[in-house]
Amino acid sequence: MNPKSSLNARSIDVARLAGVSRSAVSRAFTEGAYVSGETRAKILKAATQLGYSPNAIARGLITRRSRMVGVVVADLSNPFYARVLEATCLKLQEAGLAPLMLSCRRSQDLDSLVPQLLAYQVDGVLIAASTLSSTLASQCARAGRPVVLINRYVNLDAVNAVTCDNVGGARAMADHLVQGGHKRIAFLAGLEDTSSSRDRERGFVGRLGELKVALFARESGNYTYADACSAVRRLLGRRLRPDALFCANDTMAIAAIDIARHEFGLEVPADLSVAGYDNIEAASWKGYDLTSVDQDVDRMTDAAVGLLQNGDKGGKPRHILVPARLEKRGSTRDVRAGAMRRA
Amino acid sequence: MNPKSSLNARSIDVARLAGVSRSAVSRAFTEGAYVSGETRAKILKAATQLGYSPNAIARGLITRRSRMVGVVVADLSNPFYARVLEATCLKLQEAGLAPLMLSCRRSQDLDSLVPQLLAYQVDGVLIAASTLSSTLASQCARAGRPVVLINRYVNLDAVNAVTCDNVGGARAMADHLVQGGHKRIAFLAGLEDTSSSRDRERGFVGRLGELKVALFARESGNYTYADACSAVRRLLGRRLRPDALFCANDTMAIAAIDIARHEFGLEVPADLSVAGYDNIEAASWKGYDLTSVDQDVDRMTDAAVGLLQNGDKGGKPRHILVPARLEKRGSTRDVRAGAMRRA
DNA sequence: CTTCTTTCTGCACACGTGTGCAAGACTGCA
DNA sequence: TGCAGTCTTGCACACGTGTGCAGAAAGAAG
Repeated sequence: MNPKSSLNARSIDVARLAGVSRSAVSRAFTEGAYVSGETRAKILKAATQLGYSPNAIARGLITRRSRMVGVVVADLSNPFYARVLEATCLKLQEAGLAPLMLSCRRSQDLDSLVPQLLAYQVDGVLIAASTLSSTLASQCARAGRPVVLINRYVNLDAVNAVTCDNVGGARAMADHLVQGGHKRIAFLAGLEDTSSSRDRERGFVGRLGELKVALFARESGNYTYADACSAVRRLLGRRLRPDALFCANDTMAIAAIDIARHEFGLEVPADLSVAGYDNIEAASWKGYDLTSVDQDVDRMTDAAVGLLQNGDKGGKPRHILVPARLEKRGSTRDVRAGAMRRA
Repeated sequence: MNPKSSLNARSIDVARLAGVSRSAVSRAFTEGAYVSGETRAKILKAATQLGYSPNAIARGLITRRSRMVGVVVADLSNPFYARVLEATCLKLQEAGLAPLMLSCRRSQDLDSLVPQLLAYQVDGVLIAASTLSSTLASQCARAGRPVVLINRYVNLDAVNAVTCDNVGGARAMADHLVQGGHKRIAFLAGLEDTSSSRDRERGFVGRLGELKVALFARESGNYTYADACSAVRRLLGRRLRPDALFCANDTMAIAAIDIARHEFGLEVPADLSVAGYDNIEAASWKGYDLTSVDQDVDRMTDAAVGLLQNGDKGGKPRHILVPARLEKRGSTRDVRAGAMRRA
């Protein structure tokens, strides 16, 4: 056996075996190029015989399109982001794009890590994590690489964004809780500097105002279980407790239920209704049966990949809003139960 | 402004601006190459001025090392794998390697997707999901790319593996449950064709045998919440119920607790002790307080990245076993409670 | 001054591929 | 046969970089 064949075969090897030129091999692997069916067959046969597949690195160098997409993600311990990442990668692969992943601990890291990503000549960047600085965005824009934010947005030119309709979802939740007959409604915010938490709070409090209900209390839990536990202890330690609590994500809502039950001996939802946001898998577990706002991850990631390819063709940056859906479960009293309790 | 400068700067641009040759620029960005401090300073200044960073694609083409690593992952809805992925990526990045991600739905997909990964000339492949076929392994080996499996192993040459000491962890759990005074101990298996589930079962049943305790019952839950629910219904629907249940992962253990409490009205651990494996975050939630076997994700991913770099230098394939640690919590009766109950 | 060593720099080639261009082969029509 | 059009193929260049090689410059030793 030729020693060369033990390593990766090159197009020249295939060409020699098939008795054609190297260009013919290249064209046989290119959609819509001029190759006769006969030579194409010869070439493909030789290629499989040698285990040849075109070197994507060299191809990327000459075409100036790497067919790789940078995917920036943080906090995979949040199941929602894990789901987003998985769906995103599957859709990129189906579109013939390879996800080059970048995991970052804090948003600060982003500015130092994204240049490293651009060095790999990615065709675009998908950010499913934190926000990004304006210098970074302009850097990507100058390099002609579209940027798409998922679940966050930022007021910058040349930055696309896909978010759930956080305002609408939170408004629906306000309706649901007020209809349930709750009088002392509290809100538990996520990370204060994220658009998602701010939009959810704005939609929730805004709709409460329209319904002539004042927000009873507010705390912040930084989207984490541990911080949410502390915040909920403060909320439930008051002399007059809230009777409903809307949390900016499900992880915090689950923390709230745990603290309410095990540290304050409360029944959910009889003594306290609890609701969350994201509709993660744990929300449907029988132990919590959590009312939540469902984010349509499929539509969001579809839109994100679409924007990426659109931006690749020079389209203008857009912000796509995906509708939210209220998933009512057993952790909140609904209309009838509320009426019964009042009776 | 030069139109060229609006796109990515090349080394030749930096060279011209600094008044040196292109080779000097290349050497200024290479560790340990002959460049005088003076010219290096000139070059770096010109580089920052143009926003230059070396094109990793072109560099990979000439050095024949892409500095990218394929990372194959499946089932990110399992928080354990999400944690593994996050830790792996962070460590690869620290080592100057870029993770090229490949998400696959079933193990069958792997054979068709990994060649696509090899086309990108990855320096190695990390598989944190399913197993891989022997043809695939030999394909990687022939291309000189080290392969490391995480949390699974397979008896093939040229395939490295890092696993938790599943046998040891399961044995410790057997000791714990027997010491707790349990008499009717059941096991809930994961996916039947995975080495992790088989090793955990082997270790658990083996140690029970040494302690002269027969396994009371066995079911399979495919590592998922839904399938575990069905399996646990069968287990608890018997006339004589188990008094302890060891599940091959935490997700199934959580399902078991939910079913026991909400469908059978049982108390955990008074009526039924439940334990899991993985020690995911939800295991520490107050609602479950689940006894589990902790897999040291840090050490496992450290070892995996180490093996990858070792294999890159031509070292022989190895199988590394990372010790497991029993994390006792409130979902299992311990020695004293067991003694009390017997009294 | 000569000779040797050390440090530095530029030339030129190589990596594996896509594609414009021109020339050849073939077909259909007059 | 002559001509125009369509299809097919090979040549040669380009993408942006790393690095062996040889030569230059500078200093040290004789």
